[in-house]
Amino acid sequence: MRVTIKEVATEAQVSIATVSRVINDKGYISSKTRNRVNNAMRKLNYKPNIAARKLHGKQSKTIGIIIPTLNNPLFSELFDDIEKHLNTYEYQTLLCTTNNSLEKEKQCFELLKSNQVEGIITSSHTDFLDNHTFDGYPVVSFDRITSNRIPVVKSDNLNGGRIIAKRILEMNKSYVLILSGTKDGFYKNDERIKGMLSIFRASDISIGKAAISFASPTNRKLALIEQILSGKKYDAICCTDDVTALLVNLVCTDMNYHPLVTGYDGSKSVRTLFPNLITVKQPIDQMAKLMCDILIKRIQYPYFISKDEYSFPATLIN
Amino acid sequence: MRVTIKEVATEAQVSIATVSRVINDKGYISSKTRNRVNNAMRKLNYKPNIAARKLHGKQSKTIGIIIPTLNNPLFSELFDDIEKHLNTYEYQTLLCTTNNSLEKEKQCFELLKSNQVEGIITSSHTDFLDNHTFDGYPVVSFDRITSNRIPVVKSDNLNGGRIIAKRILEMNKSYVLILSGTKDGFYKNDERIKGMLSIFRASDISIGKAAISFASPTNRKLALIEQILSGKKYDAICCTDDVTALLVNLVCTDMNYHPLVTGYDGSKSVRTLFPNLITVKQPIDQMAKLMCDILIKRIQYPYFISKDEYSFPATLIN
DNA sequence: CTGAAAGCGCTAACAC
DNA sequence: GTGTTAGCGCTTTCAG
Repeated sequence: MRVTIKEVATEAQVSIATVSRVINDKGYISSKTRNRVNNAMRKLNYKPNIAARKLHGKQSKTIGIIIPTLNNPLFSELFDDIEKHLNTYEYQTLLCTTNNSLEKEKQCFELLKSNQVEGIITSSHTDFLDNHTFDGYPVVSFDRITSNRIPVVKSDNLNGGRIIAKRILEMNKSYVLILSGTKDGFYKNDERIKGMLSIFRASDISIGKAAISFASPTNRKLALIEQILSGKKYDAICCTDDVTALLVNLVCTDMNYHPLVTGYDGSKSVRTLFPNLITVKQPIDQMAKLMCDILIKRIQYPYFISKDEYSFPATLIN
Repeated sequence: MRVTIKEVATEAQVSIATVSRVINDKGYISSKTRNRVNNAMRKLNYKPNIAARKLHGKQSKTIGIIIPTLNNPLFSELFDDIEKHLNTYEYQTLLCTTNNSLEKEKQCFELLKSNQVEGIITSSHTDFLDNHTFDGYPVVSFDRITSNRIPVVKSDNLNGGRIIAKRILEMNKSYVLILSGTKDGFYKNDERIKGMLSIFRASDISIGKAAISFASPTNRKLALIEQILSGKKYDAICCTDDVTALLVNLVCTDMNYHPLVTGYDGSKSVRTLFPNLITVKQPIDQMAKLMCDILIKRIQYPYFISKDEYSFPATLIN
């Protein structure tokens, strides 16, 4: 068995309450005892049992993270940034992936609650989060619309769409396909698409639309894309995310068909590995930081009222 | 507060012990009471408090995962596969990233222990894991050498290196650079390099060697690579991992310099996004599955003795 | 400033 | 078959 607070107390010749106090830096303790306890902890290599701490319902010092998948650089970077930032608050992280299934998402939520997280950062729908399910947990959402007063940290998708569309016009394209990386028409994609349309409609470009399902395995996606592109009639294809854009590029190369393909998200690894991709960058690191800050603030000051929405600028790459 | 076992007991008109029994499916219970309890749980939407369960030291039903970074498709896929597979055992996962720092790795280990994980899957060094630190926890390691009887699941790096080298010879290259993606010369890279050398040395090819540090930020890596390649004297560059190979390709393109560049790892996303990359594939999914199976077996049967090493074949891509 | 003791939600003897 | 009860390791009143 691991060393417990009791043994530390014995070693330091104090009560467990005192040990607890120095661990949590609460209440007044003479610096003598504090030192004695610290030495004992070091000597015995004591590590608090987080489960026991969680049992009190407070101070679990862990935040739950819900993301669709790590196999998308947007989300793996997001997670990375979130984790790094939470660590500076001495919070740890419990990760759940949903693969965009509503079912799994509910399970994630339950799992996180079962694990007594103090708050949740979600980049999934959360639409279903009625006040019952969500039980007063502090929650912040990444880039998704949510109903009931869950703050959303997003970037300006409407403008992002406009930026891309303008870029397309600059390049004198005349038949563009808007390809959504998700069939279910999430808010964020809608906004991006709305932005694109607002520009395209004011020009004399013709527009096609299509969507592929986010959760499909890659092979399936490639097949779908090939089918969609089989007519080869577009001279530009605007995707609502980078991964879709990269897959489209693959298929096009195979077909020896070379339209202009644009992406969206602009994660670091996509930008370095595909430096020529025209895309829109969301400031992932800043968004991650803000989400953490809001959440921690909300946890520490339960009456802290956040804004409903925080929006970051979206910037054109290439 | 969330609903507890007590309230379920009251609702079902039984004792908490009975409720606990039906939750854990232990001991004999009449099917009547079982039903009553199940109904009560459903009605109240009861979810067990995992922290409380962990407090008993057993059945935390969580496994700790230590990986260097998620910003490498090898590891994000590995994690994904591990998580999926552990879920089938009804285990959850606690993820720690080390960015290959030994310091952070030790912290991860402590963190996981603090969280009462039942076992650990690590893809980091683990060399430092003396029997003290590691405290009898079941541990299995991904592709790294470990000292003391921690089973290692790896793929045949020696042969992988040979395969790549043979491929290079087939293409009549005559001056190759072996570029290690890590400066510290981990075992696995050594083996890969050893394999390459065993083939190259038997031919009349000239060989250069270089290494860049795994933990560097991408920009730094690019700069290092540029420096290494500034002589432009190689007609083939064999990297010990795919990410390094991709970065090399980027730099080469910039320099308008076109040697053959090979990678190693062959994760799914690299294979789909860079279908022409010559690389060696490790069967990540199978390795993940095996690691989970070994670990769970070891947890369930403490006297289960695993082999010291499980090796999977490495296969050439392209 | 420090200690005693109650209790967090749950499991596991041990009774009946 | 089911209930009683003693903890698991820790935090937190409440006394002193």
